[in-house]
Amino acid sequence: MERRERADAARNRRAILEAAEALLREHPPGEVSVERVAAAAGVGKGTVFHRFGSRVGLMEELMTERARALEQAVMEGPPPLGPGAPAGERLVAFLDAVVAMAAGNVGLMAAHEHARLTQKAGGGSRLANPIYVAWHEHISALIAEARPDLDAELAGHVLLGTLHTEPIGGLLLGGQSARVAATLGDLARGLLGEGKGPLREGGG
Amino acid sequence: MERRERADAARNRRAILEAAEALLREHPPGEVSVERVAAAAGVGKGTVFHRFGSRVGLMEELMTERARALEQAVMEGPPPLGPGAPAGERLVAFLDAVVAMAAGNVGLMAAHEHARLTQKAGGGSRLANPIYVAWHEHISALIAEARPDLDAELAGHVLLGTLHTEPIGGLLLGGQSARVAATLGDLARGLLGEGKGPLREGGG
DNA sequence: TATTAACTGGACCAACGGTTCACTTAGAAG
DNA sequence: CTTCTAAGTGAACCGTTGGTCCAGTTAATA
Repeated sequence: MERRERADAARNRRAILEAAEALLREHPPGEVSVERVAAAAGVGKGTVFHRFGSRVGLMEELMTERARALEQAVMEGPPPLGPGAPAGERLVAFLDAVVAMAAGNVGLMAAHEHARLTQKAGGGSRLANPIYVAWHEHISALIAEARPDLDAELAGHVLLGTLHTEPIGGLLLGGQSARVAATLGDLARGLLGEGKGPLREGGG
Repeated sequence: MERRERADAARNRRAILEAAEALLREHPPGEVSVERVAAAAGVGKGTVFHRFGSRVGLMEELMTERARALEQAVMEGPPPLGPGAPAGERLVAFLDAVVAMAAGNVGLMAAHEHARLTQKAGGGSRLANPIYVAWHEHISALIAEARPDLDAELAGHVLLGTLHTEPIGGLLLGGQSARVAATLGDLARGLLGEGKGPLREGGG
């Protein structure tokens, strides 16, 4: 019989995840150490590392949880986010959605970045984060479909990487996510060469 | 009589700066501790902190040194980088120049980011880095001049912030800086609405 | 109830950024 | 050249961190 996760282990995992989420909502990433998360969850530090491997692993688990809904909507949901709409429209819709998600998880994203940079083994690239890779592939494919002559891979990194950037993160935290989405949309539309270039009045 | 910097202090400062530069060229930022820099420079750790205040201060001094030449060219040099050319052309020229500079200092930029995120006081925003601010103001002003209807401040953050992004940094390290400059140019031209949108064949 | 492997958590470790302070030294003054 | 002193120096030290270890605990099966 295949071994399932033990009940106490599952309970502790949820407690850790929720404690980390709560702490990240109220403190800057640098002040949320693994030990504090463990204490807030009522478990020992060793337990956290046993379940998640490392600080990065913990953050990635948290991000994966959040990302799952969007991924579903993109892959099987209704247009324009899901399949069926023209590539340009899907791209803009996806950027809107991903900005909204990022706005709700600025602290988490910053903490993930923080964790990546402070971990002992220096090999952890962002390209090792499956969520980033999946979303980048999605964006790149849409750009390539709309404009095969462009460097879609690179443009995808620019559009998506922006959200991991600190000045933008600050704006998202400050409730300016509409501005971010609008500008990203302008950039995307301009890149794809739709109409006469991005015009706020015409774009809606 | 005003006290100048003592000769031994000046010598040590140069030694520290050069040691840091050399280490950063050959090791990932996470492996270049202040202590290692001090050892490589042949001084004690305390000296480094005395001269530069913190890890961030050291990195910023290094960046300022590199940035000075470009700043000069932008403010007083010949067009299209310097004053005189249309805003759109100046923007593209500046992006080219800043990509070239970033390509030669990927390690340093990563180290600066690393330092910011790991420092004790959590308040260090990138907006406290005078170089970033100066360049962002330059970019924003050019965008605003060419297209007053756009969110120039935000677009400036997107274009400039991209260079601090890890996937792009990897590309720059791998000698792909021409690709980065080309795509950034496409994005900028598309945003400003020049011609019918970015076309690799037409753009040169 | 007995077995066992997964789970647990606190002591432990090395490394880091940063601070301290007794000592050294450059260099102006006499 | 000697004196004076403030700037400069660096090694020992500190608190905290991410991560490891391992002896003891416990859920789940037979």
